[in-house]
Amino acid sequence: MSSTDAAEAMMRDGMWRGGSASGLGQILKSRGGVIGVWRGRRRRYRFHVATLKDIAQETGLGLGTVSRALSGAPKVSPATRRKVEQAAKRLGYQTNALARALRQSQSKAVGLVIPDIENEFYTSGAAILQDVFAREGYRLVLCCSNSDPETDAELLASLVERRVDGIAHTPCSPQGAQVIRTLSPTLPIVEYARRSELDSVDSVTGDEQRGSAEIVDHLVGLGHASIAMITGPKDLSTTQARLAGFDDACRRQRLRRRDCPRLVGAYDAEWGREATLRILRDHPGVTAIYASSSRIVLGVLETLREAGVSIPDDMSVVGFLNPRWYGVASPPLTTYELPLKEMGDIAARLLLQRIDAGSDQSSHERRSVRIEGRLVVRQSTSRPRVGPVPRRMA
Amino acid sequence: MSSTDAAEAMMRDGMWRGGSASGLGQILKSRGGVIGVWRGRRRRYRFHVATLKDIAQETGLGLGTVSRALSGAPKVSPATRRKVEQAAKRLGYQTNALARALRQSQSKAVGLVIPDIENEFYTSGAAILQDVFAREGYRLVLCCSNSDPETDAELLASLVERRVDGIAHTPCSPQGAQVIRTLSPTLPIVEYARRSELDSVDSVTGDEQRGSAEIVDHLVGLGHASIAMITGPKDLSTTQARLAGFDDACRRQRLRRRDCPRLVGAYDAEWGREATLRILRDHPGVTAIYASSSRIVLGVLETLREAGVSIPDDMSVVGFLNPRWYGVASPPLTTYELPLKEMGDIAARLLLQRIDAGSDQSSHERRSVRIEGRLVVRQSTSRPRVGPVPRRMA
DNA sequence: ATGAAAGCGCTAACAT
DNA sequence: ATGTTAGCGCTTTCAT
Repeated sequence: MSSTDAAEAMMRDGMWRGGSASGLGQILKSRGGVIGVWRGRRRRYRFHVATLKDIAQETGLGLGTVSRALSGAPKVSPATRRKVEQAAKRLGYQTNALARALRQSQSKAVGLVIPDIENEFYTSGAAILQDVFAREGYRLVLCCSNSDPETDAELLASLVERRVDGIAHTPCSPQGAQVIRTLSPTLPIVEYARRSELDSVDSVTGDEQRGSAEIVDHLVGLGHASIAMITGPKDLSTTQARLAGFDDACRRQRLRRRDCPRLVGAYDAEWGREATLRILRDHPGVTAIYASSSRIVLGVLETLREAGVSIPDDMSVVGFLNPRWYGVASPPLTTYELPLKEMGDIAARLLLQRIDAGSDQSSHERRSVRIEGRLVVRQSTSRPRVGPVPRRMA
Repeated sequence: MSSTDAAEAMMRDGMWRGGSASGLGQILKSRGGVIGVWRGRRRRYRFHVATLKDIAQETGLGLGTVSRALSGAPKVSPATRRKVEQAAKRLGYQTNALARALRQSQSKAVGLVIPDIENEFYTSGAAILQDVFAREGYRLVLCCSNSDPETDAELLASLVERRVDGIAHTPCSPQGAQVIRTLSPTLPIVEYARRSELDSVDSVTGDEQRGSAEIVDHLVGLGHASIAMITGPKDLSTTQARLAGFDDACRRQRLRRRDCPRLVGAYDAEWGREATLRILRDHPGVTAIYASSSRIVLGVLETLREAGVSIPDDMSVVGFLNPRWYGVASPPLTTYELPLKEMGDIAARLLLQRIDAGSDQSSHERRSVRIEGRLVVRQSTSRPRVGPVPRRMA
């Protein structure tokens, strides 16, 4: 049975099969008749959605008056306003946000593109962004690029096509939102967590360089002299900052370069596993692992457990960020925590300011906010064991 | 400096201060002149965004032809098509999805409303939904209700206003999407993870009743006779299913009702903490805790740790779902795992089918899919300790 | 194969 | 205070 046939059958029978009887009855009554109508020549059956025109006819008022009454404009008599509101409710009127956005050239929507929807780094920020924007009357369109630059570009483009009023973006390549900057040089953009090469966008990042350094200092303070760092793609700003902090601190602490291997790969658990295996195999002298992402740390912990390496006795482990489960991990993890909520909040405000400023982008330069975190010391780090480390490979 | 002033300054100077010089230059060249224009009387400065009309003028073709060429319609000569495509690229044309949606009465967007953006139960599903829909040309608008029915209703309404083609919903009250069903009786809706009272929507849920039962059976098999269950709001379908499964299994296993307290509260870590304290205080005989949410389980683990109760020696703990960190928790957690990816995939397909079916909703009845999970046994459960349990309250 | 024109639902002049 | 009208940018007849 095709769509058209079904619709025709419905019209004939004058009833709706399998629908929600109560809701339907209500609307039927409100319109005082059959609500199914044929729309033009498309022969496409649709329930009639009430429009301003319907309200205008129903109340005998003009289109403009109805529009003003509903949008709370000043010059409407109280009586008229009430009449319009009642009619609107009776007809089940819902603003068509598409038409409004088209007309007003602003959609009251902002886009958010993040690389990983299952990572608290981004979801924490997303949660706050949504809160802030909701309060200002904006809707958040959340998209996930899965760390794929191509998907990232597509998502950004589709947001531009949907005419969002601004974009919060966690770039997954150094180019960032370059693709859309060409098309839309003034669209407000703020980068959250990571920065791209784009110089026409604001950004909010953690002080990851300092975080890395604090981690190294902490470990050296405990007596470690051979620390391995596992991190993600080299071209990301976060990775670079973390590596820089690590290198600086190692140099400052006079650790030998080859005692402190850096394993550059991806921000996921699989790379954490792989890198840990390599450390155990190729760098037997390493006594501490700094896993610079909560996803990497999962792989590290799993692999050390499988290899029978005990933490922190045989190997100290430090994570990054501070998802709540770190506190109940085996053992609870030492880490560098960033105030994600605050970062999200700032990002939202920066973006809102740009949006409110309209096209007056020239009045302020790029703003880059860097937020400090703090070292959280738990049980996954301790003095290195003296003497040979017993290891049993899986 | 107001927006208008800045715009005027820009017009005078003929330059853009602080913008991306390269991108701008490109567009400037492509338009053969200044791209900033005054739009009507609004006195609102905007960069001109290329429209079909611009392409029509540029190519000397008609509006309709340009539209057809760009949308890959059949009756366009290859030469024309090429000409149009080149002009489009030159002008940096981007479809206005708002206008298209308004005209076509379909937005190629679907909404997703979940109660908690930091819970893998929903983000896993969201990730899959996005993938499936992206493949079909739909954009996902993700919203988070923070488990607040009022916010939930607002978000749903705003999605209707934005004229999404369908909605995937995890209700946070028994009413579910009732609010919008009244206004829009045929809008395709699928419920993910939880079900509401609405009988006009499809749903995909886990077999939570069975999960609860398997957990109880597992614990009884180990020798436990006093099991506490901590769960969320009573009126949610998931809670009810989990409670029913728990009760059934307890009865079947001939456990005494009062040995198996059920603590009904919220699906968050704070309730997990509070409930655990109550169990330790009010139910000293309990030897196993079933925490029916991964957020609750965090509070349970934290509190037991603080109270010096060792797992599983003093207390067995069972979680729900299977986030990856369960495997590296202290100790690794026994749990009932659901195939979230599969559930999300099915939800997406159900919704797509409804959308494709158009208004032909009468042809199929409500479809409720329930997916089985599996018990994953790890180290957090063991035989109960015989004799008195040593406990030290924090 | 292409052009002209109507109109999706709304807002914002402008006229009354 | 209210009515009328002209579009926002697009698709889709209908005519050529």
